[in-house]
Amino acid sequence: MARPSPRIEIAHEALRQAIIEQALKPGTKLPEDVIGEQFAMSRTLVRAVLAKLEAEGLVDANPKRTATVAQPTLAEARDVFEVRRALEAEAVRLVAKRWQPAFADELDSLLRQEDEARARQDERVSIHLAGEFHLRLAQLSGNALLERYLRELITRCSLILAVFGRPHSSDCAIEEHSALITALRAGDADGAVAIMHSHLGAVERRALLGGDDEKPAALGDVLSHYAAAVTARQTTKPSKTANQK
Amino acid sequence: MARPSPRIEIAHEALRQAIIEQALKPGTKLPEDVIGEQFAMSRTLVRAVLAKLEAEGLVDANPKRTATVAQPTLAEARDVFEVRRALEAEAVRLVAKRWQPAFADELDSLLRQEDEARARQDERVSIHLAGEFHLRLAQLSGNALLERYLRELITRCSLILAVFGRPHSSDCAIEEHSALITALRAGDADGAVAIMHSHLGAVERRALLGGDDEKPAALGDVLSHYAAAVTARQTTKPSKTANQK
DNA sequence: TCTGCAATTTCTGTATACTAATTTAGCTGC
DNA sequence: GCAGCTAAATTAGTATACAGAAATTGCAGA
Repeated sequence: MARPSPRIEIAHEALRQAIIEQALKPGTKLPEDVIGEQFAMSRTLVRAVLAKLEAEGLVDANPKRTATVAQPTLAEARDVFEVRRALEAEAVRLVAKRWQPAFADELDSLLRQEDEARARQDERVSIHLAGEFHLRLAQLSGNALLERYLRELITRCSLILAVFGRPHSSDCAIEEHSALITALRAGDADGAVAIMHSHLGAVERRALLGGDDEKPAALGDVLSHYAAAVTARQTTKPSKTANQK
Repeated sequence: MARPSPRIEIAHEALRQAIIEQALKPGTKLPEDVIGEQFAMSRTLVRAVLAKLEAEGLVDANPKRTATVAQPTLAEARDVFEVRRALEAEAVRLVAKRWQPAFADELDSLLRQEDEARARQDERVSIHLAGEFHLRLAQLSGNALLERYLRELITRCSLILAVFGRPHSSDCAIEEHSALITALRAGDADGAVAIMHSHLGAVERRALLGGDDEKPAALGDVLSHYAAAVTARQTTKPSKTANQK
């Protein structure tokens, strides 16, 4: 595993959290020196952090311009969900294969927390725990690489939800997680895989709001539409949304 | 996509090639300044290159010690193959779904090249083309993320072969690739997936079977070869081949 | 000859300086 | 007022300097 320097890791984690919690909105500029100032580190280290975030698909970074919080396109979102479905099905398959009763307790515990958070309308915690459930499942697969990939995919899904999802959609239904545990506990591997498949299908549908047809849900597209009515000169780079300076 | 600087990309590609072609053996130390000298760049850039290679699992990098060409453990090798199997099955599924006759020509062409290289004992090209076939398949899936992941996995498999495989075994059997094309052409999606599954099972068995032998190589010599394209454009200064043990 | 410690040489970690490109702000003339 | 140009301010690209940790070497004592 990579542990180049704790400081890099700290900043990386902090920024990742800020992005997936939507404290930093997609499109927000991330100048190196501003970040460096915040975390009391030089641009050299900030650069490493941004490189990691870019590799994870959480920031867009073009050659000579300021990095920004990523704005996934609809096509990218589809790709992410497609790969996630395949890998998470595999994860369930592996978990079923090496199933132990203790696993059920683990997952049940997460489920209960999730339920409570949902009950008290704590959206931030709720969203976080929904991801946590899937991540824990990946860990239980016993395949470290699979876990790494799924962590990345689950994180990106959070970002996708921020761009395409409607404001108050919770991405995971508790009953679906519950059904999965039941199937696993019963030793029904194929059933569990099927449940995960349909569950992720449902998550994707909830997240993307539309079918597989092209849908102009991107913030930039919407804004450019409105901007076009006012001034018909900005055709290429319309997204000039909130950023802090 | 990331294109921070062509120079970084060039060095990255060169090192990756050197590693998967086993010109740099697993465990070989990769000091930043030696590499920087070879590619005529400062350690700052070398660092970025090494970070990328580490993220791909091609080099091991611990906090305060010199990076080395990765030496995958057996457990890691298993994980890589497991994930690769899952993703490559998905890729085949997708390719089958959007199948077009032109795809067959593409793949056939690669297969033919592969066959020729095999016939004339050109091992370097042969190994490269075997990977290329799988990579092309991933591209035809139309899912860019899946392609990225598979590129990484296929590359790592080459490295795994270097560590665990017998010295010069070719990892893919041509007939298996051929059978896959036949199934796809016939529109037999499930059959194609099954073939891919068993094919990768065979690849894994071949890869994880067998012993290893030792062969020393001077880092400077190897790199000067791979960096030739780069240094040619630089000032014609006598590149001193650093002593490596 | 072997072992352990100290001196020394290699390296990496990180900040900073300097350059070049990109964006922004001001102009100027239509 | 608006298009287009130029100057000024931001901001990324890259090299380099320097501090400090690891590896290596050399030497003394057993």
